[in-house]
Amino acid sequence: MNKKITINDIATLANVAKSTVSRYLNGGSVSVHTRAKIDDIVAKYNYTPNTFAQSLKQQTNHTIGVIVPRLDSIAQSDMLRGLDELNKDDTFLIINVYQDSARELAAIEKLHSQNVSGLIILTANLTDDIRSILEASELPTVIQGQDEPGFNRIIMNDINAGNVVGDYLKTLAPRNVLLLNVDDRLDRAVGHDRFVGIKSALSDIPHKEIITDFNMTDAKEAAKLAMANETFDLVIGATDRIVVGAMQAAFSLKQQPRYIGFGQSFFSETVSPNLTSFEFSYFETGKALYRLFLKVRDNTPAKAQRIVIDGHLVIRDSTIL
Amino acid sequence: MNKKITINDIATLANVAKSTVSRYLNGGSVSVHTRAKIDDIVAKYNYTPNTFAQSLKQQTNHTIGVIVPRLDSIAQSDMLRGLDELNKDDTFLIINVYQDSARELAAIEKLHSQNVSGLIILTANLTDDIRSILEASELPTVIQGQDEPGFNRIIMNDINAGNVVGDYLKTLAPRNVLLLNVDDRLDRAVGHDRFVGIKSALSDIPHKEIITDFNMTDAKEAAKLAMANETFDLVIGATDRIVVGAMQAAFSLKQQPRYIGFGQSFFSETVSPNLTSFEFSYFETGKALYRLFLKVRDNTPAKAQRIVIDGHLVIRDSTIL
DNA sequence: TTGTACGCGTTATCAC
DNA sequence: GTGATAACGCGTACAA
Repeated sequence: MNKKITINDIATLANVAKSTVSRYLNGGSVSVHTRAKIDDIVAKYNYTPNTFAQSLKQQTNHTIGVIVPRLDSIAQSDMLRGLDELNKDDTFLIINVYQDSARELAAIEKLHSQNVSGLIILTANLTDDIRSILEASELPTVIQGQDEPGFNRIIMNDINAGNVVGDYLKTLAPRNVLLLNVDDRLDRAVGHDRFVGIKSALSDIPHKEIITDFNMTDAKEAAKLAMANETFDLVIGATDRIVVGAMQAAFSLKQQPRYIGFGQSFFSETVSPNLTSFEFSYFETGKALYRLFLKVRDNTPAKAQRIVIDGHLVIRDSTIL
Repeated sequence: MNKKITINDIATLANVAKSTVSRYLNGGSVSVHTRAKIDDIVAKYNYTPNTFAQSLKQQTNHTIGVIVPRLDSIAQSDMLRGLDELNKDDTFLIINVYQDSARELAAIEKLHSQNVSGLIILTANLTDDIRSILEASELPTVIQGQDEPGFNRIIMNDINAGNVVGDYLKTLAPRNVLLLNVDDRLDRAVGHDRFVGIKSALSDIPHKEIITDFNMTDAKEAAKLAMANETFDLVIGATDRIVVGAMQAAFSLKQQPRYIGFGQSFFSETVSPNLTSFEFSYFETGKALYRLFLKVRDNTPAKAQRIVIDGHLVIRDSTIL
């Protein structure tokens, strides 16, 4: 490694002009003779270009800012894995904003000032501030998770998910169903879309809906409260995390309802019984995100792109025991 | 945002030389009058410096490369959170190497060529290649998890962890114990250190040790095999993940042993029963890593630093029901 | 206090 | 095919 060698040093060592070296490096025409000389030197001194200088000259670097609401989630890390999978030339600058919109705003500004060449925002939950700063910037931007008109976006087909789960739950012939949902103003895709089909399937089945949040502990408390007064034989949670909270509650109350969850296929197989869950491939979603980003960056399509990802129901022990 | 404004533009607008603007920006002495003028312009055009040019000039950026073996783990994301917590001026370039040492090597080289100003390697499992490239480079480097002489490192006190668990398990008076361990050549801290105290506590208690790996599915199969032939009333796994695999195995065999796990406090509360586990604060470890990194970068201590992190046993349902 | 001139490493333009 | 030379945006001696 030693000290970094520059294009100038190479030029001196090879007795040529630095512009010749530059051409050599960028695939321009160079005589066989000088090519050989430079070949040697580059190999010997292990030359790597100075990326700052390149970026300064080219007015762009190949860095994409990735904003993620949390890192301790399989959904998120699977999407990141999907991004990685297809990536060749870009560097991802991953920033965890801890589900805090103030931090998210700050992160976007910081990424701006670092001249990233684009933005990918996972599980976006845009505030007005963020929306306007994104609209003001000309950075190629792709968001995931929320159906924001005017933005290039990839969303999950939560409507369909709810329909599929709705159809399935009817075959279970439950007598009393507990729905653990989240506030749809916080997350419309989850809180609203995901439950349309379910509620319609429950039209003549007794059920109760409780609004909680994405936190497992809160979900556990909410479920415990509901279950203490009433017995349910089927629990449907807006996310697997919420369902796991409910399982804890049921466990402590010595109840054994059936369960259906959504999304993070991770929990599904770590809990006992394994969880029936409607799953999305976040890995594929990550790949799709990167593809869409490239399209947006390289072709700058006139109108905002919108891609919908489908999922499927995986039936496990929690509904068949 | 519009187009980026430069120090030159400001100079022209304010009718001063760009060096004056530069001084203004870097806290040099500027007359009240010009200061006011520049103030206005900066505010109006929302100037932010071009980081490439700065880095090119200063020959260093404030970017720290962080190499993480996997992202879908609470331990890792907690450490990242710890790093974030103390950070003010630095940017972390997080690279997931998917527990693949070839990828890890490539990542280190890439970070090098991007002129990062330092390296933090989480849960390091250094191969010879990696060790030598790190030693050859002069980058300030801090590693975590493995007690590599010659490297600045933060390690977990696994010896103590094993002793504490050893003492505790004696109070449980088990009749037959299953140890699910990993190959100590793969991870000495876990496979060896963590089990010293346990094995000594088991000297006159019947027990069986099985070597599996960090993967939950493999652990499940290994446990199932062992449990099919023999009944255990206590299972100790090298990690929580492994223990969860064993819980699945036991569940399918309708057995209910007690369980003790290590480390990732995440699982502990998502499984039923909640898991007794020896826990380390990875969040604090992350903070300590950053502190150590700063020390190494700014003071370049002559000898490699070594910091040991302690943990504690958290007793939950899995050993008291 | 302010301005001039140059260098950081790279790429691009244009003569030769 | 090659080599000066000028830029990219910033910081900083040095001179005024």
